[in-house]
Amino acid sequence: MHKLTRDFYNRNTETVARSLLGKLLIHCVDGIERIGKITEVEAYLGPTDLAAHSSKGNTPRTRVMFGPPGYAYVYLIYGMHHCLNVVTDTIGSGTGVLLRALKPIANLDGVNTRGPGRLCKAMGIDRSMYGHDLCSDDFYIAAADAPEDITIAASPRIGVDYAGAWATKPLRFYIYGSHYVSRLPARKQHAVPDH
DNA sequence: TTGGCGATTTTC
DNA sequence: AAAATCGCCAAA
Repeated sequence: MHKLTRDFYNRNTETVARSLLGKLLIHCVDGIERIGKITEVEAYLGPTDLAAHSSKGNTPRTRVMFGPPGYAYVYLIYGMHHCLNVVTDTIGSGTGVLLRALKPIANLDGVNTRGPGRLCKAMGIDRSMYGHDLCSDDFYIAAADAPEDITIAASPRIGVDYAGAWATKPLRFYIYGSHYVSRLPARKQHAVPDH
């Protein structure tokens, strides 16, 4: 297992989003190491992306999105669920990748890890992790020792219908054919090549 | 100070 | 189909 370094996150957001698929999210809580393989993500492209929280500007809530890459942007949604994002690209870009689903690998037996809210609940992530460094020792992402060959599929992002033209852009990426995806597309599941 | 509103999940 | 539930933010 090889921990991802800051350089990994300091790249184009879509590239990071695709690259995150198949990687391992690891969180040590009370000495227990929970591990899940990332199977579904969404890219949020900064202030011009009307679906991104950073389109509301640099506020106390979105502050970390405008900081350096490789940090956790965690927020509370609908008053009850937490969502985890990874900050990407250069400082000030306001970009990030939402982690939406995992395949349980370790200490997640019988836990539902599909959906951004369930993912956080399963991994023990809440607002106390806001701004946490993902290049740290207790909370990080790593490449698997023997990564599987995967095919990446794309679709519009979930729950952003209000975002006008941005709502339909194919910025949701997931492992084609994986059972561990929060929602399967209604009709066509279109595979796209990774770049 | 107030009111509307979610990058969701669960339940009816 | 609709509730649950609360921090954030713009407007007053």
